[in-house]
Amino acid sequence: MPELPEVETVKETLKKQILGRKIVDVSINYDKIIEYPTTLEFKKQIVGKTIQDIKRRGKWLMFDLDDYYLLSHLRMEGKYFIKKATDTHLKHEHVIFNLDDNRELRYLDTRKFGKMHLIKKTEVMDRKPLNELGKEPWDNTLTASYLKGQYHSKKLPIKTVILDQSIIVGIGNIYADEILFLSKIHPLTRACDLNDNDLTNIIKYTKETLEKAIKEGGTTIRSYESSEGVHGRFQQSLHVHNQAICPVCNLKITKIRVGGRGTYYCEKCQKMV
DNA sequence: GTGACCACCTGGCCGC
DNA sequence: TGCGGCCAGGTGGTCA
Repeated sequence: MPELPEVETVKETLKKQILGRKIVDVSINYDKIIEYPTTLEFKKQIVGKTIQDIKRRGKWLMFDLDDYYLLSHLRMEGKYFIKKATDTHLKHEHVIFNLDDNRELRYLDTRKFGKMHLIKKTEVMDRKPLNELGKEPWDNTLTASYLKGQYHSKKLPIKTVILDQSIIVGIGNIYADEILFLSKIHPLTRACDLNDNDLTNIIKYTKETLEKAIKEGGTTIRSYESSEGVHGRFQQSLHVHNQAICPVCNLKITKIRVGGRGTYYCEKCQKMV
């Protein structure tokens, strides 16, 4: 499932291929992908726009389209492909952007969870979804004292809280397990019980884990691949998520459910506070 | 404000 | 082989 490193990989891949291209038409085969505005308005506004740049904010892709941003969240299984207009259409291609060079940017999403917003640049930072996002992992203001302030009232397990995108963006289920393993924190520890050292470690290993994952093209657990069909290599670096044996102590990895999410941890290496 | 739960979706996997 | 049921999980909405 795409998390921050996967979105970063998709962004960089797309930038190499479609910057400067104009959108001459768009086909929407599944209306519910378009969260805002209406499908009709979306089509009306996006046709004729040029892809000036592609950015990322958390897990959102931001297509810079002249005076608008197209925000795209891949959710569980969203993927982008660049195809020739004559190429066969695949099942689950829900949004197809026709470009001015006879190619198409196709959004494919098996489970239809992905969302798109088309928002004026002048409004994009003041409205959902971007105005609800927390700090990027590499933000200098992401400090232990910031996390302390955010976590002090959170009695939920850290595994649940670390996934909260309004505090730190970009961490999904896979990387949450990895970050907590490296930080030696039990996933059921209440967020409010973490000390300064724990918070410092969370920040440190969030950066390290995501940086390494970006370098390796993301993680392919089940269904994620980049727009060029390239599978990420980071799954080879996973310590606990979906693993059987702890790489540190060789004990069996435990799997539990925390907040409804499959959670992997080592009972020996990750102690409750 | 907080926390628990559910819906959205489809395909893979497992047991029968 | 075919069928039914469970599971995967990011996010938003609802309710207590």
